[in-house]
Amino acid sequence: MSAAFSVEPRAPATAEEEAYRHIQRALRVGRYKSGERLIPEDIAAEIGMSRMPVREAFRRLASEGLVVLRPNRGCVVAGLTLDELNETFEMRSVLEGLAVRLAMPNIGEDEIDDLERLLDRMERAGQSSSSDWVIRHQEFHGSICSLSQRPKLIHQISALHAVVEPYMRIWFDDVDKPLSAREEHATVISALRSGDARHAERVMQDHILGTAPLLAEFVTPNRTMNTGR
Amino acid sequence: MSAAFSVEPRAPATAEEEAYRHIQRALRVGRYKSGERLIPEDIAAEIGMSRMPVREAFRRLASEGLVVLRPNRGCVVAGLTLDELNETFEMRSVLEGLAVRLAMPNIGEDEIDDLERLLDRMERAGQSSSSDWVIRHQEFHGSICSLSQRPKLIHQISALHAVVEPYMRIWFDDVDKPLSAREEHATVISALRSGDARHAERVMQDHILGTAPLLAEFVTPNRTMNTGR
DNA sequence: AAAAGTATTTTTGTATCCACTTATCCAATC
DNA sequence: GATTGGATAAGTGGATACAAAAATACTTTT
Repeated sequence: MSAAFSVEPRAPATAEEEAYRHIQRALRVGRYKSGERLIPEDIAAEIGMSRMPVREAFRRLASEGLVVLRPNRGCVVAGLTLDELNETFEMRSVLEGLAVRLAMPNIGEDEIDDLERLLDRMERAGQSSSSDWVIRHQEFHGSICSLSQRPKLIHQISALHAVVEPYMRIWFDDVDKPLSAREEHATVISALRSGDARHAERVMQDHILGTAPLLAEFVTPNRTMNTGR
Repeated sequence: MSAAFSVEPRAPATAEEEAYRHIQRALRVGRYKSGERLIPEDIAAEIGMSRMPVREAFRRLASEGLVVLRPNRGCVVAGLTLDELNETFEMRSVLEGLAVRLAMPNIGEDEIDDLERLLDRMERAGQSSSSDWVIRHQEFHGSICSLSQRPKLIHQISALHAVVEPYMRIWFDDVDKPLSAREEHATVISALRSGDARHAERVMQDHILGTAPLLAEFVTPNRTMNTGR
């Protein structure tokens, strides 16, 4: 498999970086639940550092929308209202659509093969845990995005994905149907095969917008605890 | 004029917030130039606080792409390579296109009138300083975006705008032609008048993508000092 | 017994301090 | 004269200390 898409597994250069990754991972596997308060001192003790780098990590996570920070009131894990969930998918749809369109010139047989392998891997992961499935799912989407060769775009999309990941996990746990998911993503691949960039863009947009309603039921209706409490 | 679009002028609740705004404003008016190193101690002294809140403000600015932070090497004002400039406009084009599409249902005669007033204001500001023009220009675009009623989308677009503002300022200073700019934006307004959301989306996309080449000459070619030095 | 006010504890925000990394400058060497 | 090496200065990252704010528990009052 070509190493087009890889997340750098470098060791953290600073404590802040370590704290950032630690919390990010914890959020990813669902260790912290939406609305939960994150106490800097506890996390610092967990990793073996002082509160300070953790605070700074909070800031970064906050501007990515993963946590909410209010003055003198600490840090809580962000939750999405229904409106915010939809908004996130709207943004992802146009950004990933763009990514697909720009990626098209860089997509050949090899890349399609890679994606099909990722699709298999995603399905296999779905057998074991929803957490694994979601991670593979992100890998699939991320792999397409990375073919666009647009670092900022890739980063932005991945940040948006991270925000909705918890809900995808819950959804996957609840309805456990990798079936429809596989077909959906196969559609995307065949759109890539067509070679028509605008067509593929539209298919990706539709695919993403189609996902939002599925998660709607797992989100707090509206105007509640989106900022924590 | 309807107060659909307003930047909250609240007093900063924390020192970090104050530092953030201070630096953001300084970047906006071009007080710090691209590639320049920001020394936390100096800025802290300027505002009358310690380095710590300034450091935290750096993190926020970094994740918005306004500065670059490297371990043990401090904070430098971000500059864009040509690729990054184009990428930023690509992202803005689809996001602002989305904003326009979603805003359409909320646009009536009153809103159009407001926008025309803003267009006038923008032109008048163009007479005095490029800095004022750029700010009014952002106000115009921001006003349209805010009609979409999508907070996260609005914030994201405004962050992308902030990154290219310095180059728009330089461009405006160099070629000083509010003429073409006015026509361009009038086109956007008439697209809004059409009531066709998809059409308006496309017009906005084209308007934004058309801007990128104008700024290309003011950007460091490629692969140079995008991270500082 | 409920409500309001008060005291206590917890937690946050900021300043200061120390260790370590990076940059600068100067001299010695080729 | 240019280059390398090393001393010195400057700056960064992180920990601790302290003050202010918020949350909590506890009275007191009605």
